[in-house]
Amino acid sequence: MSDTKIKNMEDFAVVSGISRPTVSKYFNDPDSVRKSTRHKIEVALERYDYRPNIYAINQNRRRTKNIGLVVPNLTDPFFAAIARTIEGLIVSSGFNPLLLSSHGGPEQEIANLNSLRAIKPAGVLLAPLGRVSQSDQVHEFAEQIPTVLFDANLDDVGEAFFGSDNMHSIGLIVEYLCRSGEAPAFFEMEDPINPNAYRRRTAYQAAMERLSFQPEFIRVGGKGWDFEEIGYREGLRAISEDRLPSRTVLCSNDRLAIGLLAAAFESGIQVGRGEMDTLRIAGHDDHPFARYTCPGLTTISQDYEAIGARSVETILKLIDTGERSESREVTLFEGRLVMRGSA
Amino acid sequence: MSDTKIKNMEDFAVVSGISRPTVSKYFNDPDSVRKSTRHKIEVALERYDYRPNIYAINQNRRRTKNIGLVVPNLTDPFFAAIARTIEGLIVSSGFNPLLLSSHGGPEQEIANLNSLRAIKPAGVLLAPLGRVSQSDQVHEFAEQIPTVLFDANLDDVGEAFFGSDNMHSIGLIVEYLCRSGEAPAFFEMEDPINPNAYRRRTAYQAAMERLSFQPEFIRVGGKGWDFEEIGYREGLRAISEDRLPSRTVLCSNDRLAIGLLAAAFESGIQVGRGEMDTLRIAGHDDHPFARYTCPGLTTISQDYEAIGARSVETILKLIDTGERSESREVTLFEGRLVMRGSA
DNA sequence: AAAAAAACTTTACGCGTGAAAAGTTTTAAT
DNA sequence: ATTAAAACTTTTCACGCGTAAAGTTTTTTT
Repeated sequence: MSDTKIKNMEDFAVVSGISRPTVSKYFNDPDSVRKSTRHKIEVALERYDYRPNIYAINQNRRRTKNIGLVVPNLTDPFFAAIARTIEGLIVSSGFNPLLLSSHGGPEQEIANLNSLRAIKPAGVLLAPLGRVSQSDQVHEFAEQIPTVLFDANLDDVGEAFFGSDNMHSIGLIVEYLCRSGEAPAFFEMEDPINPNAYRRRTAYQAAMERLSFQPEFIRVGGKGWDFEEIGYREGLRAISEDRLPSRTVLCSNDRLAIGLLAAAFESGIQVGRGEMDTLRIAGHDDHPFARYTCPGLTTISQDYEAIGARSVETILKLIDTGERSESREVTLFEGRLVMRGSA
Repeated sequence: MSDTKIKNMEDFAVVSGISRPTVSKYFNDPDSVRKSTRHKIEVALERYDYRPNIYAINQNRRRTKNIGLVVPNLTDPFFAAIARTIEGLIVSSGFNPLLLSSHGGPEQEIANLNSLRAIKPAGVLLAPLGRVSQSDQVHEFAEQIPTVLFDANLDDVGEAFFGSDNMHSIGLIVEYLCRSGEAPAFFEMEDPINPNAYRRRTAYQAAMERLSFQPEFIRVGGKGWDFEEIGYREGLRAISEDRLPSRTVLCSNDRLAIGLLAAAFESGIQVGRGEMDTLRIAGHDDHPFARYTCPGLTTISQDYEAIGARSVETILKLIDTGERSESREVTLFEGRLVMRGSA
């Protein structure tokens, strides 16, 4: 590493013996210059520590190389895992991911979109909060910047949506539970935040009716995103008040199920599908911790690799063509039944 | 909102009836202009949708308003929670947090630091991977950009370090376990990645000797960051091979303990401190999920609010004064014993 | 070897802001 | 009312790059 200070691209062009515009071309696409030129630049790069100034680049570029990635809550390992997958895909496409978490709050969600606006991203992948999202503002954002939704849908917002086929997956697990024992009751929040929760409610009802069972709901109170706590607290109460209509319970999501499992354990109820067990509990999502509950949680694994891949693919296409999609694509991926000890 | 298109600060200055440099001053510090001027600008801001171009701003500013925040692994809810706390503190200080996860990989850690370098942050808060960190490169980074370490220390890297007092907290829980039953064996990875793991090992040994007990180690193999999996797999093995030297086990961290709990459950071992229970398991960190294990995990809660607050405070002071600290400050915060059902 | 195409160089301008200097107006202090 | 200080305006330059046009060299094709 030489001592000569390289302040800018001009300086660097001098020491590499190439004109600055050509150096600029190289940094935008190394394959766009002659092999011998590329070599000269790369030799210089090893001797001198130079990298183009991001701010100067983006000020002049028509489109930046940034892609925003907004998830509702990074504290939830499920979203942390999805985010990580998507980040990887964005990087390997030569773009720069910017990860933001809405921390469960609609104001933060809008604040995140505003931060992104300032960064002028090429596109945005957004998993919205859902029902509490300030839909009109999100919609306005998506009008300005190419946006693809995933995980939770908002009507008519963004160019496309990719998520899970709740109708299919809930059908799958309801059928399994009925087949392998008793028909499940549905454990859910009275007033769910997530649109998926509503779809799952409907899907449960449909599946039960298809199988000629009477749908039974255990609807519990509680606000916010602390689902484990709600599942635990309300689970304890439901158990002590003997409000479980069935000895098989399907939870609207794994985090509720994790709380309910803890409540059952504390109440001395043995969970599982064995002879000695008195309660079966199932969830939905295949949360990263679902395999370490006691017993392991029977659940539905969402195909978030596919959801992530298609989301990234779609936003890249939008960025590449520069067009908006003529029709809003909605694709739902099927989940997979994961059988563990709990049901 | 008027239709006049405001392209830049010049345009905006015109419609607000103020000169551009004064407008610039306003955006850098609204209190630095006369009240009447501020009012004029704010009236214009409501009529016209203008916000300064971030790239143009940062190109000219000596120091940007960005603070980098790098954590080893966002998939770990523990770090997700710390990150969220710190993010909030940064925002309320008028800075812009940039959250990056190293995903458990030293290459990614360096890549993150390089991305940050390009962004020219005012300062960086770094929770390094630890033993696998490419220490010299991290050191070089910290020489260039004000950096404060937290959670895991690297010798002589950065201006300060804030973390947990493992000696104290392990002493606390070892004493509790001894007092309330049997002396614990220490369940840990043979080859831990995290420097805290080494400190906890030493702390355990010291505490046991102080209390005149013979330290007993259960050292298990396994690579990587999938601690629950390692705790589960190796726990199953240790149990089946009857390699538990004591009926009280202190795990090096909660994630190992969560895995071990699952292994115990699957092996039909009843965990807890009751008469009927045959194994006590304790952890360290107070992982967000520790209260929902079955039974709830007895553990040490790290004071990460204090760690976060002091880290932010320190980096802000460094940024503000523009100086480097004369001596590297190392402050360890004491944890708190959290008693739950498992031990 | 000649012609055509590709790659490169030179020159010049633009992007939207920060910042400094010098002059002017407003506000606060005496 | 006078004076000083603070706040503002105007002017000018700087930042580090993208981009376009026109001319030159190198490589490829015929």
